[in-house]
Amino acid sequence: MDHQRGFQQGEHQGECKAELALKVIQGRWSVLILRELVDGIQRFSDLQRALEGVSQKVLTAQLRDLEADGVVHRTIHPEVPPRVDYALTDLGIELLPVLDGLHAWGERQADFNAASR
Amino acid sequence: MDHQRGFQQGEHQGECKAELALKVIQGRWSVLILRELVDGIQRFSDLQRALEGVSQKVLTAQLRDLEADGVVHRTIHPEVPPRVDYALTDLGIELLPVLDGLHAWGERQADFNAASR
DNA sequence: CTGTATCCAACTGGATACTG
DNA sequence: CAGTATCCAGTTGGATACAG
Repeated sequence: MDHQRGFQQGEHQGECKAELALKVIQGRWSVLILRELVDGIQRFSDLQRALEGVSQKVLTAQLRDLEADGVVHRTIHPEVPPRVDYALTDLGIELLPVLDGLHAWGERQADFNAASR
Repeated sequence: MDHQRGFQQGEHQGECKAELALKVIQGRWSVLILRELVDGIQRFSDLQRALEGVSQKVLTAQLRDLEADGVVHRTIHPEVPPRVDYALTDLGIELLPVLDGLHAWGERQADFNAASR
């Protein structure tokens, strides 16, 4: 085995940056939001339409969390009616390959699930 | 932007394998358990000692989940007193690079957190 | 249009005690 | 040693109504 770097580092004292990353994308809609934003800037209402089933309160909360984590940028246009749009930050863009990795592994895991029936 | 493959695929209809992968490693202790198992087979009591703060009930539950997800293998030795040990499956080993990716991104995210104070 | 404010049900994890 | 069984508190997300 040669995975001697990365999340296994240190004395296994509980502190692990992989967990930090997980906290960021743990939300029920976080990954889905990020996926929508890959296509570019989206307005609040665009996201709400794309993410069928999300309520205003929850969508707002998840976007605020992602913003606080530096993954998403929020722009308020001072107009009437108000317009707000969301975009990935550089940090958010750097997250995309990681999500690709999760996705790829998820496909293999799905195969396992299918096989174990 | 050239991230046109992976978790962004499809018509964004909500079904996403990255979320499936996340479900597997979402547990409070899942990543920590996996990290312990990188070093090789571990007994239940080894894990409980390494993961300071986990209760028997919760550790059992998380291990059962990881086993059901095909990430961990459980071996019962029919002895008295009982001995049970846990190891990564092939699928579990394939998860390690993904966790490395999360870890690496987590470090950059930590930098952001540090900078935004 | 883009939120906030309440209330609430479900789920997760923790404390503790007991068992084969 | 390696669990199970209860009970319980905190958090998350959803339904709904209201507001700038």
